[in-house]
Amino acid sequence: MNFSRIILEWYHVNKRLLPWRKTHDPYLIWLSEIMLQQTRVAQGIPYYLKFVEAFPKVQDLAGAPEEQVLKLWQGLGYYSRARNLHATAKIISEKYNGRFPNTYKELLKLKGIGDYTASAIASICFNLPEAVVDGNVYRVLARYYGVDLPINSSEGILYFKELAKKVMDVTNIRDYNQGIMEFGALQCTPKSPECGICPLRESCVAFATNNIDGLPVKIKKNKVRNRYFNYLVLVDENKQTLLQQRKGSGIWQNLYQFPLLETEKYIEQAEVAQNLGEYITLEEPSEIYLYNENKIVHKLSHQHLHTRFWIITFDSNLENGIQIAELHKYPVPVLIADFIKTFKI
DNA sequence: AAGCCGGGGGA
DNA sequence: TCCCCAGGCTT
Repeated sequence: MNFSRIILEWYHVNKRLLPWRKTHDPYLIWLSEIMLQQTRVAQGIPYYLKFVEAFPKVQDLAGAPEEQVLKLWQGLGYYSRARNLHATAKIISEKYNGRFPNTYKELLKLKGIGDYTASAIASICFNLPEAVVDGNVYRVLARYYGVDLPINSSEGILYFKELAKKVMDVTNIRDYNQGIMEFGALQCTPKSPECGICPLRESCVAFATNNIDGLPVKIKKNKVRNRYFNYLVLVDENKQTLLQQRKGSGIWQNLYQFPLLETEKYIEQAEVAQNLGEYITLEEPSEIYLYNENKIVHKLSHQHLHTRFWIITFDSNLENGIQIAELHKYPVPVLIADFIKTFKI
């Protein structure tokens, strides 16, 4: 039996019953695929269920304010996915009459849909012979065929896409594509794959050459940048505070946070007091103190955020303030959400 | 071609 | 700790 046939048979026995596997509706498949980009299935499931409930149809998503979409997305990361999701929902709703395009080429034009997602929607929803190449597929193909080209090099990306096309089974492309990914997720895992019970073991190059741990090859870079965040948590006499929306480029676009004083290194209370003028035109605060005794280092994949929350109280009324009790309604990064959870005046 | 963009979980 | 996750966009 050849590679793709074995994948298909394995899938029919081992497939998980996931919420998006009950349908071929392009809207629901698209929603799940965007959420699962660089995200584990287990992490995505509750978000998928929340979105389907809040937005049963693409028009519901299109009609929602971005702030609601970001709030529901809160905690899932890579927030450009949520912004692009919303933008694409509007395009589908307004320019495509609520229907998703049914070709790889047309799908690829939509915001947030790249090669993988266009192939996934085309194959799963429309049964088109398009090969998906995600992290699982890279791993399975690299091991089984003994390919040592770096999966994140230009040459490697092209090579694996061609290989994936060559070996795919077009007689049942939607199951084959999901099958090879499921196989990578459950059987041919990054660490300690279950080669002992693997149906592909006999002809797997990596297994034969004892190179399971050496494949796939990946060029690593990932330099971490250290940043120092001082959040100014203003508190007025009416239990109001100030939030600002992050604009421009960089992390957490369009999410909310407290007024931020970013510095080159840790600063102390005196320096916080000096810089308050940029944020407040009121009189002197009555009190400034560091809220978190323990160090908070919020770790993103590419940045370490050394964070201090400074509580700054006033005996007056803040203009444009919001009730501290209402903070939970705004879309915020996990770093801010964790603070809000513990914050009691 | 390389860098940027989150957060969480497994070993 | 390090690595990876149903990747895509920007420069």
